[in-house]
Amino acid sequence: MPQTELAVKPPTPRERARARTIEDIVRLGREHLAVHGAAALSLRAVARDLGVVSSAVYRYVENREELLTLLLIDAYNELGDEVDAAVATLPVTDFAGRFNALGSAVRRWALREPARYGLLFGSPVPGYQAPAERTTAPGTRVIYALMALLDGAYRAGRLAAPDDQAVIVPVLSDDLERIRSGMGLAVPDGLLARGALVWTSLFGAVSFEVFGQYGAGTFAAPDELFAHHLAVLAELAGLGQSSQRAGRQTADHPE
Amino acid sequence: MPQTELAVKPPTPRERARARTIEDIVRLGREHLAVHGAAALSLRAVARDLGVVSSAVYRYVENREELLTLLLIDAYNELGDEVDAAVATLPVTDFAGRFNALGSAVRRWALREPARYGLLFGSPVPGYQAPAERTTAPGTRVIYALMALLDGAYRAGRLAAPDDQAVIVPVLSDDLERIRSGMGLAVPDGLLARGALVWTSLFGAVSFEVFGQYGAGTFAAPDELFAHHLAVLAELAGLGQSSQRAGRQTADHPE
DNA sequence: TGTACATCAGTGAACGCGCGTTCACTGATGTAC
DNA sequence: TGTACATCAGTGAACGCGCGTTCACTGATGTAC
Repeated sequence: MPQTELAVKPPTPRERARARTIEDIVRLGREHLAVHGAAALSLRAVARDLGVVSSAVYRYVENREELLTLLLIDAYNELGDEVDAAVATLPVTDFAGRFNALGSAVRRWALREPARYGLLFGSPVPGYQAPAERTTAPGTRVIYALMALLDGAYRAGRLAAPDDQAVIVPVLSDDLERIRSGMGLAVPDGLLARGALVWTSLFGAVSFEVFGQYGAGTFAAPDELFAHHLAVLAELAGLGQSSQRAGRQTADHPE
Repeated sequence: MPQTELAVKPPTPRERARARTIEDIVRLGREHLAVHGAAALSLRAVARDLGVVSSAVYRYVENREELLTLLLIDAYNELGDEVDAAVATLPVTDFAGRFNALGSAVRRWALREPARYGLLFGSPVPGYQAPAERTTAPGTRVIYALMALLDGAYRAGRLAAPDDQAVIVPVLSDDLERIRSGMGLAVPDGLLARGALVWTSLFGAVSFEVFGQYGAGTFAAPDELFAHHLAVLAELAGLGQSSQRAGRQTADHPE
């Protein structure tokens, strides 16, 4: 009984202050991350920025690991929110448009937040293991969004399964079946496997750009390069321009 | 005159000892990197492993930055050597086979040397900027090998240029032209741009696997997943099985 | 409404650690005459 | 072949720094009667 009362009660001033302080810690951790990288993230530095003695932070965060976990979840959710928002600006049936929006949103966020992107998709932080039970849900939002998109297109009859049987051996098919039922999808093996490739390829292209793998000055027009890559990846997943886009219809030149 | 004599003379015992010590330092740095990650690489730790007082290392290496640079070059070259060796096991005209060997060699090295792979292709080490004049040559070996392969196939008339004109806008075309002439290639824009995508996609797939982005247990058969990805990427670059492989000829099902 | 007690935020000192880098030095190894 | 000098590898102490984490503590804020 008092339990339900407590659950209904609005937060006390103390509780609100506490929540705000935790928010501040995460925000300051974010900034620190952006400047010095994940490996150099330090509770003492956050405490300094917060204007408080170092030991005080331990009232809010168990240890350095937990702050990293909070920042990981925070970043995954911000990325997920922006991707979802970008996708939602287009009609449900504009699958190619939505795919383009998804990829562009990932890249835009990554370029704006390179250090946080690096925390999520770069080399693992040495000595830190993310707790799966807290990070899996936020960490899978992008691949869920991508697969939902492909699945929707497939169910709408807008995607033809590619002829990849030759390279989908039984053990791989088992993996794909497990994923398909786990995610509640309908797409056949070929499309699912290609979806995974499109996913990793998208992040591969973004990582190379964010991490500076293209030499300085190699690409003066990175936006246009990425647009090309996205278009080719859409085609790879079966979301070709010709079948999806309202605009100019380019003739096929088979061979 | 004495200069040429010096250049011809075999190394003195002191010079040999010095060279060996530097090799030892790089080797120990490599091991330290593998265990603790690039951000935690420490000259003091290397000195300890070397059995020498910390300041002694400064006789061989200017500072921590330079050791990182040595390790970067060392890793790029080991990767490049293994890729070249793997490619060279197959006949020059087996383009699809060579592509497969290249991709598999990258993945094999990355899985065997995850920390060094992370140094090359993961998040940048905070506060460290690689000196382009020393790292560019070793750092571009894989993309050179890949492009040489595609270029060879194209020159042999085994690759058809894709119909990507719609997404290759003039500024992108300018970039591609600069790259083409810089690398001495003949491949047209469409193939070159796709080659870049294949390159980033290959590393995207490898990075996700090495960095643990696939959740634990998602793929029980990662080898087969990667084989599928490589096959699809080969097709993307125009090196489709049907036109390249001696084996089974799968019929195309357009739409 | 007022008092006694519990809870909580934040302090300050401390522990023990590792780091990069400099510097004057001791010996051993090489070189020139 | 032998001696005087230069070069180099390695030492040990030191500087100044930052880190994570613990612990006993002081006050302020809340809660129960």
